[in-house]
Amino acid sequence: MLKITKKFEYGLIAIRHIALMSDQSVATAKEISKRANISYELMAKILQRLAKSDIIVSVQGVKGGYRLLKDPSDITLSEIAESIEGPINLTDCQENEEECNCDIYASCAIKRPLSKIKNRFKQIFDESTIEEII
Amino acid sequence: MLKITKKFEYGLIAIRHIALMSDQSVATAKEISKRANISYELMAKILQRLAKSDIIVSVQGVKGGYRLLKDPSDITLSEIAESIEGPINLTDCQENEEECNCDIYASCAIKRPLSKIKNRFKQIFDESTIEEII
DNA sequence: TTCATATCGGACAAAATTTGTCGTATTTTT
DNA sequence: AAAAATACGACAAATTTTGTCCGATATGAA
Repeated sequence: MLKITKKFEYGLIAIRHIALMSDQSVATAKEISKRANISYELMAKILQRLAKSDIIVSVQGVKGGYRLLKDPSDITLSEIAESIEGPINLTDCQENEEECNCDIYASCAIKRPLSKIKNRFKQIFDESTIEEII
Repeated sequence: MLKITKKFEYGLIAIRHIALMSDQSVATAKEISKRANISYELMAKILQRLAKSDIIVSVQGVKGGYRLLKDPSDITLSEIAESIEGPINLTDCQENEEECNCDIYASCAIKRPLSKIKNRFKQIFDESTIEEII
């Protein structure tokens, strides 16, 4: 209930690690995973997602790795979460109307107010940046 | 990620159902579960939890059932959530320090800011009442 | 040009959590 | 005594999350 996932948490740890490096250097997935004591494969996958969302930039090949694309104060928890987990929703049917189980009585009556709450949650995530966790 | 559980959703539906009844009558678990198209056993268990937390009152025996203990505007989403799911936390170690996995680098560095966010989330739940979903 | 070290990405396996079921006991009205 | 209701723990099924494996691609250096 309202838990963040470990992948998201690992994502935060990774971005924090990258943010704390000296400006022009890159951090490798191997290095980050070792430091954080998280399996290389898992960390690598998370970094790939973050790179795809233009939160970090990847440099391939030997001497490659990742570095930030923008200032920590411009990276919100929202974009990190959506990069790693997809859209934030309190229920399945909030974005995904097809899966809406409206044969359940009052389900929709309840989801409208929940949608407002989701927006407020999201706003909090929008307003929180990586800078705050460094 | 940040999803509410179905049990919580069912709880809201149940309380809404009870709240919409005429004042002195009780609603049975059977009746609510049938109306909501949710299994009787599951709905019964949820109602028992809510009763234990003094959100609703149970009346045993034939002609028994459940009714609200307080005004809908006094029943917050927080108390419903905590009744059904236990304490609200974004991570396992936020309340439960024993399970804190601080061998993971930066885990704590990240959890402190997350704790603030949790408090803001909780505040939103504290401020939202059942009245808003009727 | 070959090798070592990176990222990339999908498919799959394992673990954890959530959801749902079952059985039995207790309470109370008729 | 019977019927209809709540009470509650143990367990099973389903879903989601977490983690692994495999092969592919890219790039710098020997």
